[in-house]
Amino acid sequence: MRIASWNVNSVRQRTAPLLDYLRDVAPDVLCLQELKCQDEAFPRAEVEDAGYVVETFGQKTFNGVALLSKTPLEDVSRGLPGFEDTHSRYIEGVVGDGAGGVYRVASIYLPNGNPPDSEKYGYKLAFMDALTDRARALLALEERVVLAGDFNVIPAPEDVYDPVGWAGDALFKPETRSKFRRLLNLGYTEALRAVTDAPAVYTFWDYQAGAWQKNNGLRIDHLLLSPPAADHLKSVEIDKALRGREKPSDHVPIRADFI
DNA sequence: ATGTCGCATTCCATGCGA
Repeated sequence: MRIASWNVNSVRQRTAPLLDYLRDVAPDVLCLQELKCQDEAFPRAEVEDAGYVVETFGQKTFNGVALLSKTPLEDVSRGLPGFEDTHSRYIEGVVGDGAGGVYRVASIYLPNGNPPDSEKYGYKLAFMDALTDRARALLALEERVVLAGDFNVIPAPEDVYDPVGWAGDALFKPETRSKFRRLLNLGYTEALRAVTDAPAVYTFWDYQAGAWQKNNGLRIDHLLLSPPAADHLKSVEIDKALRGREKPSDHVPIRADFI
């Protein structure tokens, strides 16, 4: 079972790379973030022709998340329960792995939160609280849960090229990291950190200032696994090469294989 | 290098979000 997550930074601008990814990597489930379009504008026919079912939660201009799956998605829900939100940032569904295993997968686009002295930061923290509540409720189901997405959280200094320079940023502030740890401490495993301690493993490089060429990256896209999911984890990969192709997203996919 | 994208509108220039 292969589950991947990718912030595509406009699905309409990234349709060709998306179809290439579905063909070449063939994830069973792909979580998308930053669709930047309404549901009607999603390239549904192309993705369905590639062999996937599609559940979108789009929004004009900004945000927007989706679940793509080779097998039917069930129990699909949009938005975080109990959290009044005008943004499309959370979609959840359930899929089988064809061998008796069942995975509950969420595609999450957590708010950026900058600048940290604005109301945007408060919104980020409130979203993290609501996500933590949802994550706690999901643990009680004792299912294989995968919380996947662009968390806009740099978990630790080794996950950013310049931790001193980023100390006050909404992605790295102590309050942000503390809330992220609180989420993990419910009992979730960060998939990448379950397989490697390597520093400077990044999933995002800004378009500006030659960040990619200088490897000035951040690790902000994550897969969080409930204990039943972690028990089945086999491997984790970051598809870094996509950042070097033509017209790339500023994020690359992260994916995990489960036994 | 105030360095790039993608979106939208006041639409070929600018503001916003990231």
